[in-house]
Amino acid sequence: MGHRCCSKQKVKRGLWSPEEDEKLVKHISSHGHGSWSSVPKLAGLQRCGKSCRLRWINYLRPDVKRGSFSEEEERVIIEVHRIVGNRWAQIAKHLPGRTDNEVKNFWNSSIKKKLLAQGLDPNTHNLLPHRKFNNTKNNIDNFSTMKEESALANTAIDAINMSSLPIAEFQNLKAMPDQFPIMGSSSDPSAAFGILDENSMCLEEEVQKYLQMDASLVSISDFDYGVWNYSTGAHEWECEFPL
DNA sequence: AATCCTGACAACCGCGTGCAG
DNA sequence: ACTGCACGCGGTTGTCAGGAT
Repeated sequence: MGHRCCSKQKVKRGLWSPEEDEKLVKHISSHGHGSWSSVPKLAGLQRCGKSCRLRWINYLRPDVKRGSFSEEEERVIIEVHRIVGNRWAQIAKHLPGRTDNEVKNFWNSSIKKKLLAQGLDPNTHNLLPHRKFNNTKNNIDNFSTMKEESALANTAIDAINMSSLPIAEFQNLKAMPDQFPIMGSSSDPSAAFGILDENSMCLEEEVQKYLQMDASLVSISDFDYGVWNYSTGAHEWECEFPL
C-alpha cells in the first residue's frame, strides 16, 4: 500500500540510488521544488512527492550538515529537549544544518542511553528511579510502598517525580522533607512544584495561587522558552521564569 | 565461516494543520 | 462552513554494517 498522497501511482520505495539522487538534485537545482507532488514527474522519478521532499530535506540539500554530532551540539540537544520534549523540528532549529530526523535518530541511539546511564529519566530529565503513580491511589501511600520495596530490593529511591501530583499531597510531602525528598530542575516543567531554588520564586508564587484556588490537579498544557502555561481544568495562566 | 545481535542511519506511515476553492 | 490537497512533524519500521559468539 502506498502513501495516501500517491496511492494511485506506481512508486518505488526503499533506499535511494545515486542515479535517483542525481535526478532530484539536478531538477531542484535548476527549477526549485515548487509543489512537491509534481516533482517526481518533472524530475523523471518513480517516487512520490513526499519521498522526494524527505530525501531533499534530510540528505541532498546543499546546506545539510553531515557527520558526527559535536559535544556542543549534544549539549544543546539535551538542554532544548529538557524544555520542549520530543519536538525534534524545534530542537533542530537550534542546530544549523541538522535535520529533525537526524536529531531524533541521535537522541534515540545515543543520548537517551547516556542519560539512562547517568541515572536520569530521558523523558523528564529527572533522577531515576521513578515509577508512574497510580492516580486512583494516594500518592504518599504509593511512595511509601516504593520505599519499602526498594529497601527489600536493596535499591535506592531518593527522589519523587512531582508531575501530576495533587496539590494537597504536594503540601503533605513537602512537610516531610526527610521522608520524601523533593527534587527537580529549574527547566523541567514536570517538576515545577519541586523547585525551591532562587531561580524559581515566581513558581513558588504560582503554587500559592493554585493553593488559594484549591486546585486539585495541575497539568502543564504547553510551554515555550521562559514561559510555561498551566491549566487546572477551569483556569489557565502563564508563568514566566528567568533563563 | 556462519550465524546472531546490536547500533546507527534511512525511509515510511499516519496524523494534524493550513489553505485554497 | 465544508472539502480536498499539500505539507510538516513525530513515531515507527526497515536496512545494513560491524562486532560477538
